[in-house]
Amino acid sequence: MTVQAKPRYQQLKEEIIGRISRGELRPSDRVPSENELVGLAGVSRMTANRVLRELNDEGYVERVAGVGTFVADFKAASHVLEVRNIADEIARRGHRHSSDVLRLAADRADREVAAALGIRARGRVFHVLIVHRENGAPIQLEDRYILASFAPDTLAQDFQAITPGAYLSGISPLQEAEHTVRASMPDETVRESLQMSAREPCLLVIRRTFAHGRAVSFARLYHPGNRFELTGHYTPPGTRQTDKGGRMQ
Amino acid sequence: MTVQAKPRYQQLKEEIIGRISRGELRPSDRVPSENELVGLAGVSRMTANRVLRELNDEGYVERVAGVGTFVADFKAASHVLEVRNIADEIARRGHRHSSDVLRLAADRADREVAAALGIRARGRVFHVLIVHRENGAPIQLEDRYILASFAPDTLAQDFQAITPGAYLSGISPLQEAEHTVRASMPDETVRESLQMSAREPCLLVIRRTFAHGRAVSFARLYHPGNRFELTGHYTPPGTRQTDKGGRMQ
DNA sequence: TGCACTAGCCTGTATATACAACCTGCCTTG
DNA sequence: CAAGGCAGGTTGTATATACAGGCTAGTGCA
Repeated sequence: MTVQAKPRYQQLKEEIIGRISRGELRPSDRVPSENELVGLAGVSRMTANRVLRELNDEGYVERVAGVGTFVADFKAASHVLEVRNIADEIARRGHRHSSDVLRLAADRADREVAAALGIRARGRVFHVLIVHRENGAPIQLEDRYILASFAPDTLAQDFQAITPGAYLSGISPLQEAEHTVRASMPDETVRESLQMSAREPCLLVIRRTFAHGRAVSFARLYHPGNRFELTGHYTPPGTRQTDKGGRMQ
Repeated sequence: MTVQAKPRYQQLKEEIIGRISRGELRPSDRVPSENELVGLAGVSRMTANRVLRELNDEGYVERVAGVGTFVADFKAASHVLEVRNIADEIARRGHRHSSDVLRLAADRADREVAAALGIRARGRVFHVLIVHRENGAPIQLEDRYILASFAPDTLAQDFQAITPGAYLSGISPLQEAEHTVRASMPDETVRESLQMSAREPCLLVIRRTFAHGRAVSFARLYHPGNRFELTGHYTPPGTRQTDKGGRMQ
């Protein structure tokens, strides 16, 4: 119940966001300037600055030096889907994750892998092939190539204890990633590994991860269409996911 | 070439992010406090505060009042996929978007739609069925239900000129959304609408959009598996997408 | 009429200062 | 020995002030 007064700058932000949300302020409309907020709300200019600066950082408004602050146009908001680490995803559902490492070996990049990793064909890579299970049922076939020079200790890892993705981000945090999602019919190998019935399609996620601007890993993640789905939530710009006040459980 | 000095707070942020990226500072390590930065970097405490506060907002560090500032652990970074408005996506590729409105009518919600929209069965909705084409080839079948009370003018819209999604976000900006992506085999109707061959799977995106905390629209978006893919980029926390310095084109 | 300049507002950054609230660890006291 | 309290460091917020730089409109001059 803590009726603790919210900080002034937060109140002002919410008031302005509220006006935008209710349509009272529409895209490209002018928002009060810092000095106007000083007069209107009785705060100092630094506080008004923080209000408008954060609204700008969070994408609600756009600021032009010398001109003013204006409501941003929410350009057909691209909504967002999160692609989680498979083990975490399963744990989050309260289920049990297990996996079989089908292959873990040094290898040479074929043309496709070399192109994806930005190296010459027949460059040194490690190849990992893992079936991930949720409560025993196969749910993902991970077919991954790792740049050998980036993670030379790959062959010594226990990929039942730590997923390749987690291992890689342990080597270098702040990785970037690129994803492609497709629906496709599995070939025979994939179908058997995932114990899929005939005529059942795959959800295929292709992922490249980058560290320090270089591609370091390329993975094809096959999922059985009837046992797997990606889900995601999109909330407007700077919605801070704090613990207090979870939305819409 | 503008050798314009970057602002001091920005330099300090980048220096700290660099240390994290290079692994010199690891998760849960202590970051210099505001007062320490005052001494080390020769800035005022307000500037040091801005540095650490923004690093916190962007997820690089966590701050605990009375204790200190610590490098955040990047919990198996959930990577991100953007689900764009189909017309924008096509335009972005420099292609031509066209569409056929197969149905636009008032309707009653069936059980599934009512549950998705949080209304009683047989509640008033509008039903829109549209085939979207890219350079003439069908690429998405949009099967959408809209809460009648939220958008009473739906039947008067020209959905060849403006997509339903854009129309809805025009009524109320700052919408939230929930997505599910699956691979599935299309039924006969879908297959014919999208001119798909037999045995070709669909990428199915199910989307609910919310305004002011209420579900206002429910859509099933069917895409032919061999002509469509979702792509996405993930960059670490607060990477501001400014125009200058596009990354890795 | 047309051009140059300037006044005035705006954002962006930076400093110095102040007070509240929080947490830890040490020290005092019972 | 244990419990309580206090000191000092840390974050969080807020103010007053200052100067640089961008943009616009209007003034005044040629």
